[in-house]
Amino acid sequence: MRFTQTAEYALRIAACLARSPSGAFITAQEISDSAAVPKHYLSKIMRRLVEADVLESRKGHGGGFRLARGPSEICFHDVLSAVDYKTETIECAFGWERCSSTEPCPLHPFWSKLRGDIDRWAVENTLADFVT
Amino acid sequence: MRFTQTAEYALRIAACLARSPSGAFITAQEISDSAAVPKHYLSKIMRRLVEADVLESRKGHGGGFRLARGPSEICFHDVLSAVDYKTETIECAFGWERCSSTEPCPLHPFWSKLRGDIDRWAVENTLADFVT
DNA sequence: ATCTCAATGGACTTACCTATCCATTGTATA
DNA sequence: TATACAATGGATAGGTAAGTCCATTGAGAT
Repeated sequence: MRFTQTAEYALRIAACLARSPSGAFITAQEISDSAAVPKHYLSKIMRRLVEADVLESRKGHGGGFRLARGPSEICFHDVLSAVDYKTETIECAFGWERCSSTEPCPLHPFWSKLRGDIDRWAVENTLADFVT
Repeated sequence: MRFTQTAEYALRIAACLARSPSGAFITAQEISDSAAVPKHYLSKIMRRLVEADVLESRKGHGGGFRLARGPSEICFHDVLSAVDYKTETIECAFGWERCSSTEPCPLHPFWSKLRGDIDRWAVENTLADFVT
């Protein structure tokens, strides 16, 4: 059970920007350095975060990236779903076509419990929690 | 956040065997059919589960696989750690060399909380829970 | 003994995630 | 307008997980 490398990077990036001066644009180079994300791969992740409206970017001199909203408005789930769509897809862990709470596979109750814990964690924590 | 495909297969396999008649040997073919795991890949997973003492095997006519212990003696963590050693390694999600509760990275408290939830889930649930 | 069944395990292929490179586009400053 | 700076995005390579194939080994049945 783990995050993809990309998802982990995305959380690092979000943490870095949440801890940067509010409103300031931070360059990809700076983020790469402080979050220990490979520079050229970082640009791929930034694109997805921008497209998901988690970050906004500005090109050219003085440009860079910053949070698209206030840190308390961005939860971990927003960040993770921007890069790892698989947090969204609900598929049966047992491989069943039809699997629901009324017609559950053997793994269903365990799986639901765990997903609930993880989803709750991702929704309840926001980037504002990094600042304190 | 997700299991590897292999880890998911391993849980399916464990569930199938836990629900089979106690002590009976089940062939790889039967497990492959009922757990929807590709047959030739399944053999790889079975090996690891046998080596980890989660299952035991018997070759030849009438052979197959069965649980190595009573289902209540095997928790999900036993199954998962047999195939996905990464549930064991504790590495900093922020990429720090030194990261601990006394010298925590920005992600540390969030990460610890989530890992705690997951570990508790994996340890508290056993294969006996499939039978009921 | 021989035959058949079934796990074992090595070699190999495929697919996808991760990472790199670089030419292009856009923006601020002088 | 020219220049330097920085994101954009396509093309490509590397690496690990996933999946396949098959010859070998071991065990029961006749």
